[in-house]
Amino acid sequence: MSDPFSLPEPQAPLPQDHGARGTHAYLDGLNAEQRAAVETLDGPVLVLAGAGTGKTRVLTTRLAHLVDTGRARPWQILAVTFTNKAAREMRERVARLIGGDESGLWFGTFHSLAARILRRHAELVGLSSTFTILDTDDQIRLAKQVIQAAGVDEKRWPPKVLVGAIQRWKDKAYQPAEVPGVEAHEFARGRGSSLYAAYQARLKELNAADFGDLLMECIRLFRQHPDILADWQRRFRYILVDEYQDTNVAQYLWLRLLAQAHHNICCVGDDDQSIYSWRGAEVGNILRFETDFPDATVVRLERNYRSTGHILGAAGALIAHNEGRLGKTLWTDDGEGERVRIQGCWDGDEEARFVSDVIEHLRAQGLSLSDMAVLVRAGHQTRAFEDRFVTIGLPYRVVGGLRFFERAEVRDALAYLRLMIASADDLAFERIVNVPKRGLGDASVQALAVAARAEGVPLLVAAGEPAITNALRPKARAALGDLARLIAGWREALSHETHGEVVRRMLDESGLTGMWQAEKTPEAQGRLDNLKELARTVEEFDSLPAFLEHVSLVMDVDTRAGDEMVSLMTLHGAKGLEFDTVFLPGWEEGVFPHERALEESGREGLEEERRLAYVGLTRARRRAVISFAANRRVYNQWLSSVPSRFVEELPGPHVELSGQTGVYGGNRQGGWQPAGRGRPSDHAAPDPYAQTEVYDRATRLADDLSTRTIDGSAVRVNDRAGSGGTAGGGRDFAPRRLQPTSGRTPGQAAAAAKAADTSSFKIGMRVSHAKYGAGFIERIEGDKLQVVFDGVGRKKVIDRFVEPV
DNA sequence: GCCGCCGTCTTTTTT
DNA sequence: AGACGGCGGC
Repeated sequence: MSDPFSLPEPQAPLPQDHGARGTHAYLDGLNAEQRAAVETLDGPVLVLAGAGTGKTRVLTTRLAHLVDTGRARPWQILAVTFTNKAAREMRERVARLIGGDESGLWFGTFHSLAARILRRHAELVGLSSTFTILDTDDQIRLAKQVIQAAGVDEKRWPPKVLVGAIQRWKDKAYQPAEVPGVEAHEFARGRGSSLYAAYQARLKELNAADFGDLLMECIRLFRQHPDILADWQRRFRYILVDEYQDTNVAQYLWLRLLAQAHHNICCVGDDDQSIYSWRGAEVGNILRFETDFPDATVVRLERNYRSTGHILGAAGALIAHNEGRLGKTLWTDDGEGERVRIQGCWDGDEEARFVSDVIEHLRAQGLSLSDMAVLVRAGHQTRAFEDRFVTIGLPYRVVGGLRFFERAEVRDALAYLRLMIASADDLAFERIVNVPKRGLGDASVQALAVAARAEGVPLLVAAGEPAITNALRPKARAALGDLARLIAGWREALSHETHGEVVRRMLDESGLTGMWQAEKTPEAQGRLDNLKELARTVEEFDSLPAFLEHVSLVMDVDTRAGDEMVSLMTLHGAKGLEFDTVFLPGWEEGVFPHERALEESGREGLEEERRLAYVGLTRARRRAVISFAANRRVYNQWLSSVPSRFVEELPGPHVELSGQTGVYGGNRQGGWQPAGRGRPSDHAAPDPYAQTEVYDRATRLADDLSTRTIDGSAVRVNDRAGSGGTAGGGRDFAPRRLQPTSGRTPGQAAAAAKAADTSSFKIGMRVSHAKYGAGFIERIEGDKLQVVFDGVGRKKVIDRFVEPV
């Protein structure tokens, strides 16, 4: 079917209800509430979908139902999600339900859908349809120029901060003139809005849009051109929105404009899972839905199909501490399951050891590593676990973090590609003008910019015109000329070579490949691999522009799950996922809830942290293990810490302190008392080494470990300070010693013994590791090797996990 | 123009 | 501790 955009007369005949021919088999198995959410097709619907209540199923079934009953053709439905991943998954599920007719669906993220609309009317907002979408680096570069041009001190008012402010304003759909005085004052003493205006003007000159623009400019377009808005309103008869609690003001306005005429909007969300206020999300959007649409149908999904009773009980009690909720109580028909386990540890290392011990124990019972996840508050917390997992050879993967298209080498290559497509992309030019080094420093580039501006041409064009660069030094002129000729050559080649070939040639002829080959750092090989991977990826697209659009809007690369690995990620990154077993380490005041969240947003901040805890717990299907450490090294120094208040908010009947004998590391407690018994008193000086003897002894004493529960009468007292670590009956805790000399697990001891026998490793020897590939041994300490792996860098591994090559 | 040293700032992150 | 950015010397 050709693009039906201009097609639909509002009352165009629609196929009659296909459902009549069948029984809507896809409705079978839905519970009453789910069914209501699916079958209430007309008018505004708010689905309050608690975690694990079948939200995705409702959304996809509803979509299928709309099509199947003939209410709308696929292209008359707009379905919005937050992430590309969610969009992809849902599209696939819908495809299965309606049998391949889904291709016309407008299914995507707010940004990709807005970009699609905006490209059709770009001229009306001062852009051409080929506008580029800037990445963060570009934004900062641009902000810097604007700040400099305005004579503002960039020390006091860093470009990054301006970008942040502009982003916040765009999240609220403020045009430069609309920024409230107070907020404009936040940056450079009231120059905020004029800098914002200058930034916008520059974007238009560059024919570029940043992420915020995609929505904001779309809104501006709709407001200034009611006829165009009306076309789109007529076109999208039904609108579905996922994760509504995460929408910001701009997204809210965008939706409202589109839904205004027919009110056929169905929003699905969970106010208890709103965890993105720091990037502009307004929980108010969901709380206000019924006011916005007085005739709205509200459906609550509270029956949980994911987790056990104990997990839901613990999570529900926790979130009940928040105020201003719409209020939901999750329940399940399934059993109570295991209690949520809570483990206190002496320090971060011990916590990592504890988690890995439990993982190995579960694995030994036949559970799959891919059903386990460690969810942390902040990205850097994954490190302790990575170190530990590497040491014991446990396969893991870190989800999130720097993504492929954000790596410097990839962005450099992309900048070259952008220049091949659009000479006017000055930001791309500035990025690569001296990458690799061509002797073109700041001075030359500034001079070029002056000349280019005088001529009114883009930098790349100026670089290629000797007449324009005549004020520059001959060396710089030559270098600029060469660069311009190279790019022109590749652009020309696009007409008779495949774009894959051109990209490969570009990587060589630009010197990018050579630059990384010449570098001898351990990471260089990895960067070269990334460039190869980039070239390969390009070939999957029809054209270079299509590829670049994809890169801008769909930054994620398929991370194939399913491998036998533990997942390591932030709580934010875990939203929407689920695992049999979830580890939630770092439940300490200051870490979680995070100190900054409390400082910056007070009570609101605390509640959002609590929602984050709720999200974490509700990721677990069968088993949740919370842990905290009494001592943690923060930046440079050791700090003793207090268990998170969230620990105390978990109700006794649903939790369990420590686990069974042995494998769970026992009852070692580093400063903790049961819920409701108040905070522990001050800790001893947190110098783990000073305490080693005490812990050795405590470890021995703790051999006999028992299970205790908070709701029982057991009172756990920690007071290493008071009685040398054996108070409370001599077996209540035993922070394990820190250096693994005598405290090795049997496995480690065996490995060490084996290493002693076969210690055939030598410094400089080449070895290979299952996860890291090949590398050179740099140092040997007992059974630990320090290896520089190609493309991965320096890692410590246990020798039995590598093999000589 | 380049390179190395030193001071600063370290939540979360999608698009 | 570690990464990044700015400044100053070559």
